[in-house]
Amino acid sequence: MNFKIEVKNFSLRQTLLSGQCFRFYEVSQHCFRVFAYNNFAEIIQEGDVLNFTDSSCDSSFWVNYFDLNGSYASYLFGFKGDLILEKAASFCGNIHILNQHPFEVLISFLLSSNNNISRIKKIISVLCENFGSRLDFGFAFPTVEQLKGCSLYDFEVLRAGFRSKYILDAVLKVSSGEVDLQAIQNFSLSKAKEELLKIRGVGSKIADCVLLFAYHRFEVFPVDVWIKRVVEKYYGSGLSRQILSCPGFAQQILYHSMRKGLI
DNA sequence: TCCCAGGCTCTCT
DNA sequence: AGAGAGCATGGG
Repeated sequence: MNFKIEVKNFSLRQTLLSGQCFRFYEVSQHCFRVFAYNNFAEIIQEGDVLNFTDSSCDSSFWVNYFDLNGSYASYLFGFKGDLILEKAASFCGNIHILNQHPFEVLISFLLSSNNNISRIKKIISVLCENFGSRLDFGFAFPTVEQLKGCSLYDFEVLRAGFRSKYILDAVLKVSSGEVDLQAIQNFSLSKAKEELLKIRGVGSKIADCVLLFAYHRFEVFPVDVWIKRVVEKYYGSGLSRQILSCPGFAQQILYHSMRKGLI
């Protein structure tokens, strides 16, 4: 399926490279092959137009996935007055917060623990190739049913180290219903976080990432080593009111800017 | 080679 | 409750 979508305040490149998703391949500066759970598309951004080719689904999926109807202009407006945030926004303010599948985000960020992004991507691609369904242009992210019944031995192919046992526990608790990923959608923030923390290997930071990148909870502010550096360097006396106006989005542009050495 | 990575769990105060 | 070691593995 081929189609175009008009966008504003959106950069495909910055969004994909900002560390919230791991299953994309850079064909060129403005062309990416993107997998999102069980969907695929090759996407080229030309100015304010996204050109989709070979999409496995219609445009509404991608409008939601890339949050193309989000209120990013107003989020950015709320950042005015915080010079660090303004600098980050001038560099990568066209990042959007994705709406990813909760199970994919949960497993992906379990694998992110004390790990680097290129290696996270590698492990996830092996996970999909070994346990996911074959698609026309690659592999889907494995469903919880497809991973149910796997043993630690089965996961050795991932080379995920100590994280394999966390994946196993997540699969067990999600498949049994002990952790209800569907229900979390309607939970209060604290209850949702409490639910995710039931899984071994999920701490405060990973729970926040799942809440932000799968459930669109912009109130959370995931703190990893990079954000820790940002806070130590610029916000020792506390987060600014501008950050607190939209913590999740602020965190993402601060994270990306810090990693790129721009702030 | 050596340090580090989108952290967390466990243990010891 | 707060600090610190240990964790599997490989990227740079």
